[in-house]
Amino acid sequence: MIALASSPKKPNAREGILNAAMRLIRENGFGATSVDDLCQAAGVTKGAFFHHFKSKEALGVAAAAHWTATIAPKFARAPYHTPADPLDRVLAYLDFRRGLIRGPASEFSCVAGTMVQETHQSSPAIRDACFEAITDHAETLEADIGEAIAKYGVAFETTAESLALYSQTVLQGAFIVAKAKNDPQVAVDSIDHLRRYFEMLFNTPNRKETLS
Amino acid sequence: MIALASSPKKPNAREGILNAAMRLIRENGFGATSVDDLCQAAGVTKGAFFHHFKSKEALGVAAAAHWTATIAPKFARAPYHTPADPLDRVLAYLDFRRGLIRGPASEFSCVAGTMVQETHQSSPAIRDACFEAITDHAETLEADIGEAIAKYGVAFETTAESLALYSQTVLQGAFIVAKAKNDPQVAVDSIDHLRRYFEMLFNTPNRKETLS
DNA sequence: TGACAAATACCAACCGGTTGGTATGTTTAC
DNA sequence: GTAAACATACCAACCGGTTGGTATTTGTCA
Repeated sequence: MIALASSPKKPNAREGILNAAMRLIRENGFGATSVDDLCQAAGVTKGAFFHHFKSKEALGVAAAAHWTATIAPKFARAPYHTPADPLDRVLAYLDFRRGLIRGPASEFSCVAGTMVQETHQSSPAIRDACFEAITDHAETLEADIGEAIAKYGVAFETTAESLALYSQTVLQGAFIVAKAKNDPQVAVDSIDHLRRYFEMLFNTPNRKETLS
Repeated sequence: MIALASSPKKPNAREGILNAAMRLIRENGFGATSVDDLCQAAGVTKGAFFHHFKSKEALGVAAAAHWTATIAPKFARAPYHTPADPLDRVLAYLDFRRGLIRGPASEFSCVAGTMVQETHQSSPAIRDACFEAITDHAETLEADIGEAIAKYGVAFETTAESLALYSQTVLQGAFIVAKAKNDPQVAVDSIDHLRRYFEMLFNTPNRKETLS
């Protein structure tokens, strides 16, 4: 039998550890997630863990990459790409993010943002991996924002790159405040403010605003 | 001799531990800061630590309150309160925050925002203390924002409370992204975006915009 | 004012449990 | 057969927290 190219359904230890890491890091943070915790959650032993990751730090780096690999297809397949107008696509992205804010913060917050706060001093490797995860996702927004700037113009001097990263900044802050208040609604409010910023930023005399 | 009322210059162990906590938590996070680390930085022994704080969690709660007590007077004395116009005071606050963004992230980021991300699940007490620290500071903005709304009106349905908390949301997100990129400039950029949002939000036909 | 007891502040040594990590196997797949 | 994928057993260092004890301050009353 011909081997399936990158067979997707082999529940090996490495995948299991990475999936456990994404969950546990979002729930408890990187430092509070021990190697033993990860092994127990993944149903493997420590020997397996250190066979696949040379250190806990290496697991952190891999977890950031795995986070990107996990969410990127979900956003690529999401329906917010369908509008013909680029500004509509940007606003639809924000509406899509808004719709994801439900339940406990550990289910809608960002692994990279959570992890980088604890490790930005102690581990440059994890820090860089987290920044790449954040910027990789921001870059998926840049084209639409750039087209919107080209089409409508913008009231101030800025760039698509800056606006894309700013949208992630607001989301990261929204996750923190939602955790602090223990209430996802404040994150929704923040996304609404960000949406209004985008609406006002572009010179759209012939468009009618869609949010109060 | 008459005793001085609440003599301010007695370098007791408790103050020393709290000051060390503010520094170390911002540098390394709450979980990565051990009680031994705190004791060494404060020059006291563990016995002294657990005499003043019944647990490490209690220290975390006290650190959040100490953080508020430390920065509140600095903001109260800051010069951004002087403009006669309320919107000018709000924008001056953002300029003031912008000016604080210098050097390593551990010197301009927020103890409460850093701490709450690690502890929001494991310690409701610390989580609530951090949320109070954030909202206490946000409330110092509410009056000015409210006056600006009353004076100029606002293009959308929102409240001074929501806008004040949103400003803190953006700041918290800016700190995270600055840590991830290891570059304070992205935090400055985010504050600029937030400033433009405030400028555009208010109907100020007789004002000339002051940024770009 | 001074004696004195009580409370407070602080210390060195120690405790059981957990940490990330390793050394040495055994099983599985090609 | 052999190399990768796991498991078992173990370690030194460190974790938050406790112990029994000593200095220092403070309140009280003669």
